[in-house]
Amino acid sequence: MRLLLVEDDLILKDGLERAFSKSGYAVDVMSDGDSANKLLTYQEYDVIVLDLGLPKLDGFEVLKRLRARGNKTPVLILTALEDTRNRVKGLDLGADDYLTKPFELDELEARVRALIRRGISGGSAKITFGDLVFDTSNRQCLFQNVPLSLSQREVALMELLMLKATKVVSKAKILEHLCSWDEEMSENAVEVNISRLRKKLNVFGIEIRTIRGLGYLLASLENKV
Amino acid sequence: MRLLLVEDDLILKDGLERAFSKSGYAVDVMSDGDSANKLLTYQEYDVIVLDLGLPKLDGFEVLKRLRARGNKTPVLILTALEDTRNRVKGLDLGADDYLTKPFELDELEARVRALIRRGISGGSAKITFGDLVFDTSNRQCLFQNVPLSLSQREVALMELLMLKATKVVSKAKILEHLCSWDEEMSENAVEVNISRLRKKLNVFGIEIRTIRGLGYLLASLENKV
DNA sequence: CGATTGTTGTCAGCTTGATGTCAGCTTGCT
DNA sequence: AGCAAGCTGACATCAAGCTGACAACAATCG
Repeated sequence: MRLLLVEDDLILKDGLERAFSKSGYAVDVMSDGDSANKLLTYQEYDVIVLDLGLPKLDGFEVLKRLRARGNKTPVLILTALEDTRNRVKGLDLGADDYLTKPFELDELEARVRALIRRGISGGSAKITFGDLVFDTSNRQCLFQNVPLSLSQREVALMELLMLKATKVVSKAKILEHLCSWDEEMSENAVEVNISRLRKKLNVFGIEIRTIRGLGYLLASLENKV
Repeated sequence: MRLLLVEDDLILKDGLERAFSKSGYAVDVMSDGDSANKLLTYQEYDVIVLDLGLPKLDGFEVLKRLRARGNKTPVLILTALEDTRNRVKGLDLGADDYLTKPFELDELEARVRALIRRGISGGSAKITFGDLVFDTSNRQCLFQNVPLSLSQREVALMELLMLKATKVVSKAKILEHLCSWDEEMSENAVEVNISRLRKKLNVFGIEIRTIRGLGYLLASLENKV
């Protein structure tokens, strides 16, 4: 699997390159938008991991040009910007998934894997859990193909729970996933959000189980643990 | 489905060829007007995607000669020229639809699909959504065959919403679709236009649903989410 | 040419929905 | 029982979105 990493931060760049190489990807690295853009006019990849804040030509522009050329290679964008605007703009321009910094390596790898699966199968990037499907490309959660009406926060929570399905997710981790650097949130806020999500999911027989002192995990009602 | 792509830009050509092949079309590619013209004298296609700026013989001429021979194959023209002049000229010469570069692959594919449907049914290029029909050749929107009286802006909005039917269309994307290079528009203007269009559509039981923070999507009232 | 009509962007004030905080309650562990 | 962890209804706040009113402009008609 051939992966292009476009990232200007030296440390992140090295770390990711090493990690992906270790996982068996053939990794090429570019550290500015212009070179990446040029490279992409003649070199094919299975997946592209693209930082948005880049020197010379920003990530948006690289993505825009790639798609204008009709290139469908799955692209995951990395962004330091938390707000929805950039996320939406990126997905509009044809990104298939995104991840907000700081993120965890595990998570990035899982999503890259999902994108590659998607590339082969032709569908969009999805995480599934029983009858639940989380479509990362439009950030929608479906139950038996019916879209659930969830708020942004609830979607973010679902995403995390499904990504780690059947594993315990701590409140601290949830806080980290929902808040960026500047925002602050109490643990109680997590409880409240869990409560709200739980209410919506119970209707469909999906349970968010509480592991006292540790966190939460996703389970379906039949599936007793 | 057999598709002829006439395009001289190397990158775009490759990208489109790959994309259409992937979608199951039998794609032939010509990169100049003269060869395309000759090929078309003996080879039949279901649909032709034709760039206007071509070496040797421009797209207008290829189209003109094709129609002069009495060939009715649906033709979608691609043009880099923003102004209406060429679009109109193309449609006058017998093109069935057009797309201005840069365009999105999704959009091109949707329109090609529409053209093919039209080719089979013998009508003109249409996008349908339930009882709604959008006729791209005269830019009219019909509900159960009754034309809706919509302003230009509303038509443009309908076109976009129907093209992406049941998918969320962001305000940013709408802005981009409604405004050309020089114009500027506020997000509120989009809201106002949505509001006006919504009012007209509600009468027919068609709903423009708001997805808070993300955008809008077209749905019919029965189709609960 | 002036009047009428229709289109469309802007604005302001309002409505709606999302989301954090809090308080008081429930649960489960020892 | 007693305590800490967790739950949840109620409320407050804020941002997103809606829409009536208006103004600027263009097209049409007498």
